[in-house]
Amino acid sequence: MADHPHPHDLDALDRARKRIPNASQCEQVTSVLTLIADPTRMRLLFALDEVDELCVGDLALLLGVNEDAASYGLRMLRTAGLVERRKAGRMVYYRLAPGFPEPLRQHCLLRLGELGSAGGGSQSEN
Amino acid sequence: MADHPHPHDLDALDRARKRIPNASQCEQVTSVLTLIADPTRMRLLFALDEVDELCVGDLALLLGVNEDAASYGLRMLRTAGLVERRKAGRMVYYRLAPGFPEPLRQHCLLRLGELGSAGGGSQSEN
DNA sequence: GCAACATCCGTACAACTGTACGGACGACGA
DNA sequence: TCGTCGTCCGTACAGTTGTACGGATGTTGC
Repeated sequence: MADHPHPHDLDALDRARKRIPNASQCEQVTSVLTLIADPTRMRLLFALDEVDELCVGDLALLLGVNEDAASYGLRMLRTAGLVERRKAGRMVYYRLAPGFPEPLRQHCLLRLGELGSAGGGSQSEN
Repeated sequence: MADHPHPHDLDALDRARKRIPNASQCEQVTSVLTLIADPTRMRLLFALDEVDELCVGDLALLLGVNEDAASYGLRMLRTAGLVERRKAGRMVYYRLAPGFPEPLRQHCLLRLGELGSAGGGSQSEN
């Protein structure tokens, strides 16, 4: 494949060049999206969005995954600052971090709403 | 690791169980997020958000990637219905699809805005 | 102290994803 | 019609990511 010999629409190119973010800036944004773009982690977040605090074992039971998967998902989310944890004895309770990105939550809820109206699986098959 | 012997907070668990989406529903949402959660594809979308139409070669030049990467990214986005293409002779012009999820766009712009004010790399290093 | 428990961590493995390369197609110009 | 161009596609490879397992930590109750 050739290596872009010369621009075809120099005007548009220059307009875009001044506005688009560079790769490193984008990586900071995509790193958050990557974390949410996983069914297990997304469902963890939805669960914590409904009831504000749950322990790891209960989250695993709720999602139908083993505790390894739940713990791993929560650790990822915690590292990124999307959830917080509170230790109480041998239990660890997780909750959404206060600064959770709202537009992202909006998007997910909206999409799920669209799915509900246009077929695609019942609500209770966990 | 043990296999969640019994729930610890049955109340909270039942409340969440009625609300959280199942895995297949989440996969439909995460499939879109997965696509956007890649620096190249995200920058393609940002570029098309600025100037409403660009060809593959110019997009590659703009992003500083080869045309394979640009073409591959655009194909993924097109398959998911996030961008559209218009063929004009041997050129192919891409643009954002009309139904592009707005909250997602909002989130990305917002995050980049936050980065801009809190250090993290200049705007013009493409 | 000892055993059971809830959670976390390190490592190894399997699955997925992006990239590079070669070749294909249709379009343009000589 | 021939060569070049812009883009697309199939395959193979390398890097990344989630999962499973064993073991570690700290807690509770006997």
